[in-house]
Amino acid sequence: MAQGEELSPRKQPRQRRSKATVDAIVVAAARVFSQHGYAGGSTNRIAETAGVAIGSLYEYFPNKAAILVAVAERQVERMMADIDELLAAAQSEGPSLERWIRRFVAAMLEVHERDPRLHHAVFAEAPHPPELHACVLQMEERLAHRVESLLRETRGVSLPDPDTAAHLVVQTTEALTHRFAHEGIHDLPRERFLDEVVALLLGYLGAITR
Amino acid sequence: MAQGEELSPRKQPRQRRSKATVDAIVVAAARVFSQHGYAGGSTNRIAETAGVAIGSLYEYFPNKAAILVAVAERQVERMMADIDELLAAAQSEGPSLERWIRRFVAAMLEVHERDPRLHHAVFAEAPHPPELHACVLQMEERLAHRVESLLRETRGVSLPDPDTAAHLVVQTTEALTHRFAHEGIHDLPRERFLDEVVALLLGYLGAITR
Amino acid sequence: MAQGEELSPRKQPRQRRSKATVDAIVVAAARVFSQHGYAGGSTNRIAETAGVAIGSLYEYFPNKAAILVAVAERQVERMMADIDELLAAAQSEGPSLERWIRRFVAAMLEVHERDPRLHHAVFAEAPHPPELHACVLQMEERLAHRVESLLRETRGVSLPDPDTAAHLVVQTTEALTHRFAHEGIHDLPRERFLDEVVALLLGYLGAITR
Amino acid sequence: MAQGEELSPRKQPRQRRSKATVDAIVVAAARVFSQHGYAGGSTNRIAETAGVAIGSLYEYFPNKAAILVAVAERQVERMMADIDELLAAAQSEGPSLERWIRRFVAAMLEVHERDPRLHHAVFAEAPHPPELHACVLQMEERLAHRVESLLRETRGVSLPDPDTAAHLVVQTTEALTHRFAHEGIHDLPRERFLDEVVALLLGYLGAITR
DNA sequence: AATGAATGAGAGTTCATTCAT
DNA sequence: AATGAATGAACTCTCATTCAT
Repeated sequence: MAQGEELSPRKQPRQRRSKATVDAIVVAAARVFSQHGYAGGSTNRIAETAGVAIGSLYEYFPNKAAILVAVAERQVERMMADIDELLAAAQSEGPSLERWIRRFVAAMLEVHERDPRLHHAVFAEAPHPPELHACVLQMEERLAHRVESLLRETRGVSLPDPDTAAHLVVQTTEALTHRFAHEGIHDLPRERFLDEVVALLLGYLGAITR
Repeated sequence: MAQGEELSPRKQPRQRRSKATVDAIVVAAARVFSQHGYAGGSTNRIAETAGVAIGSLYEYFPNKAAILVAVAERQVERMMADIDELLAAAQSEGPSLERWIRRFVAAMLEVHERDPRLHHAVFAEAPHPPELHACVLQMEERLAHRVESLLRETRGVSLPDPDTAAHLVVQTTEALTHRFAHEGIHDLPRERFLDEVVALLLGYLGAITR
Repeated sequence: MAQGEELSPRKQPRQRRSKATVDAIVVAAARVFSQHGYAGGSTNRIAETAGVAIGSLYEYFPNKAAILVAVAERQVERMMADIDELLAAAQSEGPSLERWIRRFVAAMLEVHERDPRLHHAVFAEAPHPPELHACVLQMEERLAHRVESLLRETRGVSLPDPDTAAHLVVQTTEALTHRFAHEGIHDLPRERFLDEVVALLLGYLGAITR
Repeated sequence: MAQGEELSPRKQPRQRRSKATVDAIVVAAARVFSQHGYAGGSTNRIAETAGVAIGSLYEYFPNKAAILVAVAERQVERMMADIDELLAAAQSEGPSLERWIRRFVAAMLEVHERDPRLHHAVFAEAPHPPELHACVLQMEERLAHRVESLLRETRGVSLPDPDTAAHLVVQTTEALTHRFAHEGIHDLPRERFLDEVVALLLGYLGAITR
């Protein structure tokens, strides 16, 4: 809970070998946090899983929180890449708000289905130092930007406050897909869930269209 | 993190004094978790805050997780009571879906505004033993029930799957109000936020109405 | 090297049992520091030597430095007690500066001979947090006071600045006896050493007497 | 604390570059020990300060203690050179015991004022392996020699045991000037301090003169 | 001759839990 | 019924040292 800790990585790995070490640590940390949670994932276990001495871990990361940040950043990067890819595919299918929204929700769901436990450990369980908080907010911002620009492009949709609408869309989708991926909603089948969320979002956007 | 732990309180406090002690512990735990988080809230600190010896604490609770469960249950009970009260007030104003939904969202927001840090510590940060998980699900169920019965009563609204709709309404409201209470959404004023969530839910319910 | 650490004992031992524990820890720490130095004396080893669990040690001392301070204080207390006792004996022999000075030097030497290694570990090797520094200065002050009051009482000795003279006497005696106790001076016999230091101090006091 | 460690530099640096590297390391170590103490001055930090890879450091020194010894030797060499220089200047002023003693004390004080923290780290805080101990004793011996030969030359001073007297003079001067340089004695001004120490030593030498 | 990535024993410290009183 | 001293496994992190490159 100390405040002024340094969370940025300790040294840039110059050689190829050390680059691999850092990667191994971050990957291992993701696995360990996913399995044991953040509190239960000890740095020794991370090092062991990475096949690396505990000293090496601390060569590159000043403390456990810094590892968390690195994992979160990697996580965010992967999520954004996946989302962007899925959205790009949607783009080519022509402009339909519904199709697009469905794609978006499906992408978010897929991303969450990849490793909901890790997502929980990193974004819900762990303490959020400013670096991590910024990282989370930034992801939301980036997602909201994509949604907003799409809403602007879509004919027939003209919102009084697209920024706010985009944020609500993102947050709602985030929360619902996370929950669904994590433990489902009753016995609702995946497809029905998607339908429902799409309906919810379309209803919202329709309702607030001038 | 052990599995087969006992989480139910150790002995029924029959005497009045014992009851008071248990209460003091649970209240203290809520305060401590709120201030320091679950991981950072040590049982010794809880006992101290409760003005009770650590040994006495373990007379009534077999372990830390059991305290967490008790706190969560109390939290849920209070939330439900608050919600019910607020909804009862709404009932008397006559049947209007919009008015009712607005009441519901406002109630959820108020509940979250009471102590977002505690809510986070208990429902997001802490590990969720089955008892706690059940407790959380049960609350959602109870909320969904209220929403569902209302939807059924409302004329002009006829849903193909009211159960699912109710759950989505509850989860969405939960997620959005929690987030808003915890750190806001940009600079969106509280009233505007409420309007927006109401629009979202109404849009959804209108859209899926046959 | 952290600055604002708390060094005062964590809790006053109320029960007899815990009083004994604290004592055992301090005694053990003295032994361990004497044998291994401050840096080489680990808290685990201290606990083990004290026949106490490491956790118990940290019940009463917030960190290693606090143990050091406790050891130093005990050390100072014992030194002062010994010195005072020896000086009291001298008092009864009648007033002779030489006899008195010899007593003083002998007392200091004896005190240092008790455990020179511990003295070194505590007062030379270990880092000196303000608490410890104050403790050391205070001892010097107390010694200087005794010397000064004696000098004032002695007829035929009239110093322009008794305070400074007393401090120099104390510091010189301290340094020389410590060194002698620690490793001797060539093959100088103990008696000859005492003669020499007494001559030195008497020479000084005679020289600066108006 | 291991016993049979090798402390002599690992290889004689024949080439000029190597010589420069060794020097850089020793200089850096002095800086680091002065700033952080011996325990707090890590070999990695020394290497970094010296602008040298940690591996290179261990090419020239078998372990940290060997670096300490090298620093101490350099320190001693510089101290002796300074003292000799200052004493040589005194020589030309003609033979006066008081003048000479004053010069000596002033020289010791200056030497200690140069870097009291380094002096403390090397000669008080750090563990003293035999090599270092010898180095320290040798310096004292050399200083005592100078003092002794001077005492022999001075007419009017005829001591029964000049060797012992010289050692006491050196040790006393060492201890008092070190202490004064390190933290002063009350508010005693530098000049008054010098007067006092000179009086002390002259008193001693006068008193024991046959 | 030089590098710096890697090592791992061991340091100080915490805290959920037990049990003698 | 209540106490609080005692426990010790487990934690995060350091740093002197090695060795493949």
